[in-house]
Amino acid sequence: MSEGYEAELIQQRIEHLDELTKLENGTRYPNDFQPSCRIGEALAIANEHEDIGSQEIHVQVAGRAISKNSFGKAVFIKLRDQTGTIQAYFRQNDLPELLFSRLKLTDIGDIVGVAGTLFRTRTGEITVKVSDYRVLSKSQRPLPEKWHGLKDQELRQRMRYVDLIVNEESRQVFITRSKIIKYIRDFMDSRGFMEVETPMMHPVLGGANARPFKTHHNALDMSLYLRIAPELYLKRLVVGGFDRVYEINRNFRNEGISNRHNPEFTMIEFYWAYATYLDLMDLTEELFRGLVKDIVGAETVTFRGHEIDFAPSFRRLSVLDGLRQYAGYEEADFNDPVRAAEKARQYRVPKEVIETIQKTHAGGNDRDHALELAMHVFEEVVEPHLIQPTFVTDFPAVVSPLSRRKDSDPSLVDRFEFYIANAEFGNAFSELNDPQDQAQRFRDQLAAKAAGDAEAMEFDEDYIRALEYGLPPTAGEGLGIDRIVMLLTSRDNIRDVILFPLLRPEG
RNA sequence: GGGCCCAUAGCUCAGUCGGUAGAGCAGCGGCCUUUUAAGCCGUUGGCCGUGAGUUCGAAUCUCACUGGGCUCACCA
Repeated sequence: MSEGYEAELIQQRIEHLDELTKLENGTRYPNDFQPSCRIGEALAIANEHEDIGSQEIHVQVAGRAISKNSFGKAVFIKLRDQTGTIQAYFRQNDLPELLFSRLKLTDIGDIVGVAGTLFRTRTGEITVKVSDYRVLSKSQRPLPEKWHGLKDQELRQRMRYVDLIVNEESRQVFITRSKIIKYIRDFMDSRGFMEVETPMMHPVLGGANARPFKTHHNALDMSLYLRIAPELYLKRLVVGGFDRVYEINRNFRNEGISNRHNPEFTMIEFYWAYATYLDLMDLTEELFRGLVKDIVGAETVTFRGHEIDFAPSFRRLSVLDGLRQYAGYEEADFNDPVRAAEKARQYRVPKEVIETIQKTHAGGNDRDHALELAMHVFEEVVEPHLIQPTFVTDFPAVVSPLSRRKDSDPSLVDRFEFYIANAEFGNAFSELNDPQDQAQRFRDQLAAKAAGDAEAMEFDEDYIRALEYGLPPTAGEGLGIDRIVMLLTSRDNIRDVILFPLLRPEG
């Protein structure tokens, strides 16, 4: 692996470890050091006292030595743990020789423990004046440069542990990610939702339109899919009486990788009985407004070059109105497959897509046919206009196999997708709870699959059986957590907000 | 998967017209007892991503491969 100069640097550090081991009577990598507090607490204690220097406040802290500044007879090192960074000051005249020997054998990157009293340096920095010191864990590999850090995108992702050590911004992103998820959990919990976990391995494909990963269970000799969505299981739970549930977990989709897509990604899905998609719009608005305020402390966020403003009521735009407004659709374009196909061609929907749809709907319902074509135009023409938070509502039923039909127009459904800066952040609808209609929609999915739609769902018999026991009127929503983290940390690449994004294997 | 771009020391980067490579940081040896990217002096460190080709001669030009970035497509 490592040859040449890097190997030499590693060898040096290993030699330091060997010498340290001798000083410690043969103990390598000791584990008996007990900090009295974490670094953040030590800093807080110091901040509570005006004149800490005269107080003789003793602390014992451990962390990674991230810098070393030697003057010969005075040495400063900076230690960092999860909660903060603190400086330690060694004064040779005040210390036994053993301690200073340990210090000389300390390399930047080592995990060390210090004991001493708190004081402030001339420039006011909180510092531990060291009275005892040990190296706890040797860093055998040299760290990247202190000033520029690790910039190489590939190395940052492959060796996230190094990225987190040397790049503070990266550390902050993941601290923020954790806060966001906690905020969302608290938000759901406070509204009476219960967190649940449903299977990640599914025998039947469903809950979304996507290509799956396939796997196999040996003992049962059974084919399984990594789930593309938890939806059908969560609704089974609503049938079972858990009428407000949510799950925050991974989904897996066997599709392309881009700056907005990782094959495994985190979603929250939640189901709320006796509510409709209109209630979900209000809830979503409340959630995002609160999140933005809590996480960035403002009402606006800069994302993908746009100033996104969460203060005003979020825009609501129906699919059909969007097409009327941005693509000049007239009523006939929503009903006549020939005119709809003409529109699709005009707005550069790929030929193969149009043909697959035509094949699926041959001899079928004209309006469904036209509306499915129209959806592709929507993506092409309307989506680029969706910068500020927008609910796109009232999707065609034909592209919404799990959504409840609109009472006013059964060819459409009570559904919305939530857009910010041209990207989809969420998908929600009033749930279809009529088992006969659901069975028909599954059959339509099978027909689409037969016609060449690789992302169509399978027929889930058990789910139909669950619906036959009675699903209360329910509304459900899924939100992409990774994208929310991107939004609130102003990152353009999803890989910057996923600790270990999928990469090709090394070498 | 398509298009464009990138790969030089442990890290961050230079490298002109094709003439076998340089800086800063880190490391090592000195000086320095409150530094803040400490400073000063000295110094180690390279199969220039891999493999072919063109050429008297390749980090540099060409092709292929590998990995990555951006972008388009598919999607959330």
